[in-house]
Amino acid sequence: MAKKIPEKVVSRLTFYHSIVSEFIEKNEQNITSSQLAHRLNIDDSQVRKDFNLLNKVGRCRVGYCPKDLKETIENTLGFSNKRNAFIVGAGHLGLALAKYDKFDNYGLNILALFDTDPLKIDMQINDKKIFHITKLLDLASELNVDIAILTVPRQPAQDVADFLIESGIKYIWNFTPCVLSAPKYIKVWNENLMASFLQFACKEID
Amino acid sequence: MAKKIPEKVVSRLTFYHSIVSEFIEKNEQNITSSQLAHRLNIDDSQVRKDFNLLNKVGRCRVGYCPKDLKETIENTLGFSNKRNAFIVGAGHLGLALAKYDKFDNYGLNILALFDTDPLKIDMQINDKKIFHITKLLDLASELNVDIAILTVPRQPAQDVADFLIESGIKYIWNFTPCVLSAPKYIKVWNENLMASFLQFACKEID
DNA sequence: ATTTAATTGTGACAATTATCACTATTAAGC
DNA sequence: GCTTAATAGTGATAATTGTCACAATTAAAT
Repeated sequence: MAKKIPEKVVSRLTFYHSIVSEFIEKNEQNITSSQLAHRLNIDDSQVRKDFNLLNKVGRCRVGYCPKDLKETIENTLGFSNKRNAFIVGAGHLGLALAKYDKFDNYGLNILALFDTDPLKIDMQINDKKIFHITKLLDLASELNVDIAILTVPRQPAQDVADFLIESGIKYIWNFTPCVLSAPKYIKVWNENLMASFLQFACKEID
Repeated sequence: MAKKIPEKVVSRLTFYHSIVSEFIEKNEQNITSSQLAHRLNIDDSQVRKDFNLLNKVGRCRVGYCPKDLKETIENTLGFSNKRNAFIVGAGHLGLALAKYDKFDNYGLNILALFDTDPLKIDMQINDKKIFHITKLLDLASELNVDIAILTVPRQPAQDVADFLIESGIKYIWNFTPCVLSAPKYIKVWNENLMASFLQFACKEID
């Protein structure tokens, strides 16, 4: 990637992407920084600064070209770098994520799910099969997968994580409410719904 | 709240809370800033700065008292300010969130779920009943609920959001992949899984 | 053609957040 | 008791992020 895109900008880019896609569907020819800013409740100059980072130029009194913007955002965020991943834990959350169509669009390819519940094994979700977790090691090396999305319950979380690491998984996107212990060379990303809510609550709810 | 806690600190506090709870379960009498820092892959001085914000003092060569810390974090994050909420959309994601036990602990009380699918109506999830969405308006005013967790599919998302707003909902925690349009006085919090992943991907995955 | 008003682009600044380096404290070992 | 080493506390500084104000541009109106 040419320029490093700051974390917050990455987050906003995905929002811009959604909104811009809407505009394209509605066949709009232009979109202005203040339209975007208004939808996201942010400052319009920030939108323009963000686009500057992408070397996008708009036209005064007109705005930006949605198609062009969309493409640039996709390239910047690397939607084209396909990455393969497994979902580990086929409970409601795992299934929800397996059905989440945005992952594909954004370059994250869910290849299969894993669970231990015999009733779930061999089920299909969105063309993705659920395997018994004992199959994970072989499939990971066969399919060259090193990203796991961990959606098991709290209790087995650490044990399953340890197993994933033994199986060659290098990146864990952790949806469990545990802070996993892992060696330094394993990258863990904690999805933290409570933190997210509390930030919302602190900021907005009196 | 006495002092304003910065957003990032709120996020870390929830992680500290998890880890500290573990320590308490293991009956540890002390926890050091570097133990916490190590688990979260951050700088230990940051942990200490965070605790300073809470007016917590540790003991040199010993660390902090887990029980004391836990209590302080809970008070700071306002776990005791109970807030009532509805989940709107009883798909996998809605059900996953309904079962997510941490919400209760952190002061977010899910009172009921809503859907339109006749097969789901009247089912119970974790003592929470699923109602037809037409019941929402009455129940919201009856139970004094103004927070909705929106977990419907992409397509109906905006329409459902409009309906929620008409029904008196003031805060929407939006799990759909849409950027909702809403009047300024409605607070929308977009949960953005893709942004979260992309931040992870940009930072950690080469 | 001229004027007007909307919009971008951007420098200056402000606020927030993280890191570093160092001091002070004190439990533990001798 | 004295020394050592681990740990907290903290000021200085750096990096990141957001806001504001305003000049430059230009489409649209006249």
